[in-house]
Order: sequence, then C-alpha cells, then structure tokens
Amino acid sequence: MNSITHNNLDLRSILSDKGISRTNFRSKLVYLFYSSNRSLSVEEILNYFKNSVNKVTVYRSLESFENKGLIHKVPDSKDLMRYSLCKDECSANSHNHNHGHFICYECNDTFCLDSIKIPEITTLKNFVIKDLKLTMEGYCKNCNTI
Amino acid sequence: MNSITHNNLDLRSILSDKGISRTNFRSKLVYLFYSSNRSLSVEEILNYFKNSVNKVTVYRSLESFENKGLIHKVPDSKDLMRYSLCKDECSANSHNHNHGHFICYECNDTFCLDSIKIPEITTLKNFVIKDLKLTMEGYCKNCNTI
DNA sequence: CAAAAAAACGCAACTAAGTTGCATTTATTT
DNA sequence: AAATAAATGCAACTTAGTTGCGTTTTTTTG
Repeated sequence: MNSITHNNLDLRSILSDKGISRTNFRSKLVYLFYSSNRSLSVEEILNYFKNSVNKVTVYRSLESFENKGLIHKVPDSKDLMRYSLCKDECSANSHNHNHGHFICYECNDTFCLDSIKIPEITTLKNFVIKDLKLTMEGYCKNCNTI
Repeated sequence: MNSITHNNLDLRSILSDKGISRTNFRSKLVYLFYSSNRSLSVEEILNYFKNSVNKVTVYRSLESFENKGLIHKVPDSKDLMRYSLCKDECSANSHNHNHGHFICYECNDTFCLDSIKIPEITTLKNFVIKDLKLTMEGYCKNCNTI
C-alpha cells in the first residue's frame, strides 16, 4: 500500500494526473494542502517540514504546482507568496480568479470568496481594464470572536 | 526670493504648514510630486535625483510625508513602495482611501479613482471586514493607444 | 527490466527592496 | 547665538525570493 488518501481522494495520483513528478516531498506537500484546507505561505510550509526540505525546493514545487493548475497565488497582507488549492474550474492554462479574496488578520489565511462577484466598472472612460482585484481584510468566520 | 512655486502654490510653505522640516531635499521632493502630478516609486525618485541623495533619506522622507498627511501609499503592480499626493480630504491622522486604484501597465502610474465607489459587501456572514481594496490594472487614458 | 533522458533536489552564492545604528550635518526653537 | 531637535549619509543588515550547477531521483523508452 503506497497511496496517501484524504477524503477518499488518492493524492499521489493527483500529481501524476496533473503531470507533476511524484517525488517524496511533492507527495507530502499536496497532502498538506488537502489536509490543512487553507492557504499556505512558504514560511508555513518550511515550518511544517522543519528543516527536512530546502526553501529552493519549496519555491520550485509551488511554481510547478501553479503551472500545472493545482494551486494558485492568493493575496497576502504582507505581500508574501501564498497559495491555495485550485477549484475545479481552474486548469493548467487558465486559472479562474474572478472572485474576491479575504485575508484574516488573526490566522493569516486567505479565503477565496466565490460568492462575491466583482462589480462591472462602467464609469471609467478611456481606461482599458485588463485585471480587477477585490481584496478584503479583517477577521474571518473562525477568528471573529466578538 | 527663496520660494518654489507651482500653479501659484508656494511649495516650501506646504512643508512648514504640515510640520515637515524644510530641508533642501524635501523641498525638491515636494516640488517633484506637484510638478509631475503622478504617483512615484522610490526607484523613480532616486533616478530623478541621480546619485545626489541616499536611498535611506528617500525612504525616511516618504515616511515623514505620509505621517504628516502629505502623501499616501498606493498599490503598485510589482508591490513596490509607491506614493501619491493626498487630496484635501486626507489629514495627518486619517487618510481617505475609500476608493479604487488603477495601475497602468505602460507608464506604471497608479491612479486614485475617487469616482469609483467600492460596493458594500453584505453577503459575507461572520466575517468582519476592516479594510477593502479594489484594484484595477490595464492601460490608462494616456497610454491606451487602441 | 535496464539504460537513457528528463526532471527535481540541495547547496552556496546572489539580488532587490527595504531597515537599523550611529556619527555628522542641517533646521528649528529658545 | 546657543541649545535642542531633526535630517542625512554611510555601512551593515534583514527578508524574500532567484540562479547556477553538480548530484540524486523519477520518468521514459527500447
């Protein structure tokens, strides 16, 4: 038995299916993304793996995962690199990012808010909009202790 | 005659009025902001002054200008430090940033879009929103050459 | 299954943006 | 004008991320 599963999902086959080399570290990393179910920064990943992996490997693995449509960049309050698992509608060549993001001050997680549709801007004459980002910060549903 | 003016505005008295030390460099820097009438990055400021000023001085001057309500941070496509002159409604203790920003791919300027009101988010239960940013990227009215 | 090719890894060294401490110079206050 | 406060420049440092390259692991191919 050589497979890692999470919620009946064979995580190691996910790597092969996406065309990502199934190395020891990458298998563990994809497991970390699925089991933690939150956005991850490089620092958080390095802490999780203690010193058993080099930071260069982390950066290159994240880059590869992103290129193959497994994860995507999300905004961070300190403008660090941070990644979340892609939803089904993302693919290798086109990530679906037409949604808002919420960054929590407390847990530092970034939430993709698919329910928030970004409004169409019509009052902006002579400007060509190629990309549009709506980012919120505050306290998320888990950390909101008011 | 010891004053620098721009559009009948005495720029040196602006520094005194805001409680900012009126040094040689700071006088020239405030003039640069008013005369270029665009957002500026540290790199652009250093290039403008060639090597006649130290980067530390630039960083500390920008910090001081911001604290005194003269300029404010604006987003940058590469997440660098970038600043714009404040409008009247900004003061030392409260900057008015409840507006969208547009970043131009071509000239790298960032435009504060006071006309764009950020929509109220009501569908986000149990999240406490403390800050909200709407950022657009593309080609501005000057660089849009279609 | 073994050999060849391709991709991933780790190390060290590097880059870019920004920060800090401290001695010196310039402004402001009294 | 002297005393005080703030700004400047330098060098050294920090943090986040990148690059080159020799070695190891994985994947492909016969």
